[in-house]
Parts: sequence; structure tokens; C-alpha cells
Amino acid sequence: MPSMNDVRSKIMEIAKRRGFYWRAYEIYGGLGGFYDYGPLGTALKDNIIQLWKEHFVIREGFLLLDSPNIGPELMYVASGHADKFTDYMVKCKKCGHAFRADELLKGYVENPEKLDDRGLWNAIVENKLRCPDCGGELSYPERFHLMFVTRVGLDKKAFLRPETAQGIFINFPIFYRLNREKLPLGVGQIGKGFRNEISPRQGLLRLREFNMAEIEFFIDPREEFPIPQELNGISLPLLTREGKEIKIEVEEAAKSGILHPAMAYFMARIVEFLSSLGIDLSRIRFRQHFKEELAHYSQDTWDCEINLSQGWVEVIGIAYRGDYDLRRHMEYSGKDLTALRRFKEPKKIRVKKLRAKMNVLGPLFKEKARKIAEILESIEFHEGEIEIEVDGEKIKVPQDAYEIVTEEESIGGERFVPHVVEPSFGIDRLLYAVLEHSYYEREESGYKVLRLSPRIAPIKAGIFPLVNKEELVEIAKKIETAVRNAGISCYYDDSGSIGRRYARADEIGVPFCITVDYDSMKDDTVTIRDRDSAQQKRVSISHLPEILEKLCREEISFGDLDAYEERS
RNA sequence: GCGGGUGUAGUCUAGUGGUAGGACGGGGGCUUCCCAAGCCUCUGGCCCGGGUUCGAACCCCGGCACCCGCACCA
Repeated sequence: MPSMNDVRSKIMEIAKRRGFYWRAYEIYGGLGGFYDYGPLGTALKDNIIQLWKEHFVIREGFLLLDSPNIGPELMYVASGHADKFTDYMVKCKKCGHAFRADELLKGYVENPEKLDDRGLWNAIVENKLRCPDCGGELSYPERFHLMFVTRVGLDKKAFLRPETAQGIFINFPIFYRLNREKLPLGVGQIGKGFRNEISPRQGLLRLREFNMAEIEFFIDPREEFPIPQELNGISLPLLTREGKEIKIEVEEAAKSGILHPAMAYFMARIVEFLSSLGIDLSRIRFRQHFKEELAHYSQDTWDCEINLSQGWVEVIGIAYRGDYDLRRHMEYSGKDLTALRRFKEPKKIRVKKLRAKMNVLGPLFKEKARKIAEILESIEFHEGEIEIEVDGEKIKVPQDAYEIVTEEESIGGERFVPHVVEPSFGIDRLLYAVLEHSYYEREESGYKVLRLSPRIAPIKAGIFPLVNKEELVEIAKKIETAVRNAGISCYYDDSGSIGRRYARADEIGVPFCITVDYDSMKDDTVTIRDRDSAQQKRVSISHLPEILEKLCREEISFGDLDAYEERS
């Protein structure tokens, strides 16, 4: 077994040499926190996303959204990011060093992080704070945004989204309608997020522009949420904020109240998903955030962490966001983002109500009559003269301007703000984790292999003539065309020896290699080699596209091939 | 952002002021009936900018990037 850090540098080396990913803008000296995905990386990323969609969108019947990267300032004021996503920095006027203002004030004032620029400045002046490095004078606190700021048109301030979630929240009413006004409702979004990290590091693990896949799962907090039967028995490795490590089955975790059932449900789905990606389930855990670690929107968060060569890395966050987001967007936009909780039986109630008599109100109040009528009909039952306020003016409405009626009303439900459970996937981190957990070196030879599942492998097949002879080459090239035409990514290779070609294929995780040999000319069969076992089986050339397709969808396994060949 | 380290071909790496070398890889050819065999041949490099020097991959300054630690990661 190579040491952990060994794995990491080997992955980085393969990634660049073979074209998974590399640092962006290298010819201009690079730019920290930005990476390019090459041919293999883009294919792998696409395949991971495709699998994600199958697990979390198609199987669940969730809805997809693709909303813009750039959003208006007010939305991010509402979401809390414009505020909470900001640090105040002060600079030393002499040596130019920058410091976080609240850090400097720790120990001088209580909760310095709660102060605004003015408050921080006052505290700095009162405590006569100077530059800790050179004793120089400090500047007025300035905001440092962890969001990228930009302009729309000439002067409209806007931000690049730090998460895709807000696009979903602000469209809740549309999705609610598209879901035929039913909860629970899941909306997924795959896209880029942007965070102007102070010091990005560790390759794909901390980017300034990154790929994410998020689901906002809207629920009625008063409804019970049953865990689907098919997930029963899935074991969740939990690390609670008290530091307790427990293995617990999903239904038990939900029943015992350790987890909100909807959180438990997503965790179980995540375990399934990671398993089909080829992540080693003995190296994952769900870690509960400490109270002070929680994001401004969250009541409870669990990170799905994967053990990599750099330790436990957060790859997926599952947050209970409550009604924070929808409520905030309602406040700031003034729009209704509620859902309707239907009663089993519509409630019938008899109410005494006022009904305005327009023929009296009209002549009496002229253009104000309509407004007065509206107000009258909305207020509680009253008798006698009524005083109401219209546009700040107090108006007395005489008794003969309305009548009292008794109505039977039928109320179908009540409006409420749904709660949200959000699983948020860092695709780049996931991709890196997949690479690390797939990597191994063959015992005898030390050759490098990526044990990528056929589902996500960027290239499904290599097609080789055993030796570089015209007759074999011709057949191999025909096979290549047929496989390509079936929509399966593959390549043809006749360079060097056959062993070298297998090794090259192993290193980028090609699951199957097709070799054309002399028997192929006699009976139209080829050998198909399984990457992980290095074993070969003979199959008919005519079956190849279909076989490869089934293998790559994991409908059949390599071991099934003999039976499959006999049957057909 | 701070402190420390590093930056030589696609990758890994040698080179302490005097013509930049190797290994692997990659291309072409030969050979080869199954796991990086061999032979021939080609390809390609000192992070960027300034300075010191007759002369800089090497010394100095600045920048950028990467790595380690701290801080940060809502």
C-alpha cells in the first residue's frame, strides 16, 4: 500500500499527464483556485452528474432548475449572504498588512463579530489598537466580500452566486404549482458556485469557482415523513456534535430523534449514491456541526465527510434550513412564498360578516367608497357606528351603510411557510474522492490502476489489434466504428506492445479492453478483458456494442458473459 | 492574509556562476500470437519581470503559482 500522501501526488500526476484536470491559466502564471477539466475530467464529471441525476432527480421525481450565476444585490441581502458572507478588514497604514477587524478586537470587546464598520472603528479607537506587526496606524474597516461582486449594465451591483440554492427558493411558487401544489417537493440544481476564498489550496478540494449539485427539499414541518421501505437497513456512520461515533440504521436514527427523518432519508440515499460511485463506505462519516459552526440559515447540519489522504474532507452538506430562506425572501420581496396545508375535510364555519351597501357608501364617500367597503368586509363583526382608517384619515361609517349577514364559509386549509432540507454536493470534491478511492497499484507489477466503475469511467473501452498487422488492424478499426456508433466512448490503439496498451488503459480507468487476434479472422470473435481481474473472455464481434452497453450500465457483469454468449 | 518551503521537457528528476543531462512518456519505423519486452529515430525544458556579473537555472529584489503550518472555509 502506498502511503496516503503518495496517493495524492500520484493522482495529481496522472490527472495532469493524462488529462483529467490541471491548474487553469498556466501560460499566464496561473490563478489560484481555478482549474480546467480536460477530456477525461469533463467526461468523468458528466458521468458523476448523470449518476447524481439518476439517484436524486429521476428516482425521486424531483424537478430541475437551471438559474443564472449572477444575481441581484437585494436577493443576497435577503438570503443573508451580503451580510454574513462579509468580513471587515483593517489595513495598517504603515506596513500594509491586513487584519480581520473582529479578530483584532477579540479580548477587548464582547462579540466583536456582531459589530458593523462604525462599531468596529469605535472599538479600535477606544482601545487604542495599533498594527500588531509594526505598531502603525490602522485604517477604517472595509468590507471583504467572500462573494464575487460585479456590475450589471452600467451601475447595478450584483453578485456571483455562492450557492445555487437561492435560485430555487425565489422560484418556490412556480415549482409548487408545477408540482401540482403538493409537498414534499424536491427541486435540484446543478451548476457553478463562486466564492472568493482568501486562500484556496489543495487542488480540487477548495476552488473559487466550483461545481455543485443541490437539492432543496420542501416539507410541511407538521407532516410525518416516512422513510421509504427500500432504504431500511442502510447503516449511517454518525459523529455527533458531542463527539459520539455511532453506526445506526436509518429508520432507527429517524425514530430516535437523532436525525430529522428527512435528513436521515437523504443520508441513506447519499450512502447508496457514494457506493455506486465506488467510494469506500468504510471511509465515510456524517459529522454533525457544532452549534457555533452552523451557517446563519441552518438549525442543524451534518457534513458527509470522506476520508482522503488529507484527512476527513467535507464533500456533501446536509442542512436543515427550516423556513429561514423562504421567510427572508418573503420579507424582502413582499411576495407570498407559502404553501397550503389542506385540511382533510374543509372546515365549515358560520361567520357573521359585514356587507357594505355601495348605494349608500357611494354617494357618501365618493372615490373612497370602494376602499372603505373592502375594509368593512374584512373586519370582525361589529355593531353600531364603525370608525375605520383610510389612507391615514379616520372615517365614521354609519350603520345604514352596511348590513350584517351570516355566511357559511368553507376553508380548505391554511397557509404556511414550508421547511427546507438541503443536501448540497461538491462535485469537484466528489470527483477527487472518487479518483483517490479508485486508485491502486497492482501487487505484482506496481502498475497504476483506477478502479472506476463502468458507470462513470470516462472511456468505456480500448480496442486493440494484438499485433500491428494489416488484417487485424482492419477488423479492430471496424469494431471501433461500431462501438462509437452505439454511443459508447472508446479509442483505438496500436502503438507499442499489447501489455503497454493495457497498462495505459488501466491508468485512466478504462474498464474493458477489446483485443483482435488471429482467431478473430477465423470466427469473428474477440477477447474482452476485464480491468480489475485482468481476465479475458471471448465474445462475438457482432454482440460487442450491446455487451459493452449492458456492462457499462451494470445490467450484466463480466462474470455473466459466458452465459450471455451462449444464450445469444 | 501571515510564517516557512518549493518552482528545470507532458511527468519525475540531476545540475552551488562558465555549452542544461537523465529516466519515463509522446510521435514515426522495425519487431512481436495477450499484460509498460527490444532496436532505430524524432520530439521537447530552466515560472514571469527586474537587478548584480564579462557571464545567472544557480546570487539579490519584486510578482505569480504550488506545498506545509496558522487563520479562513458563511
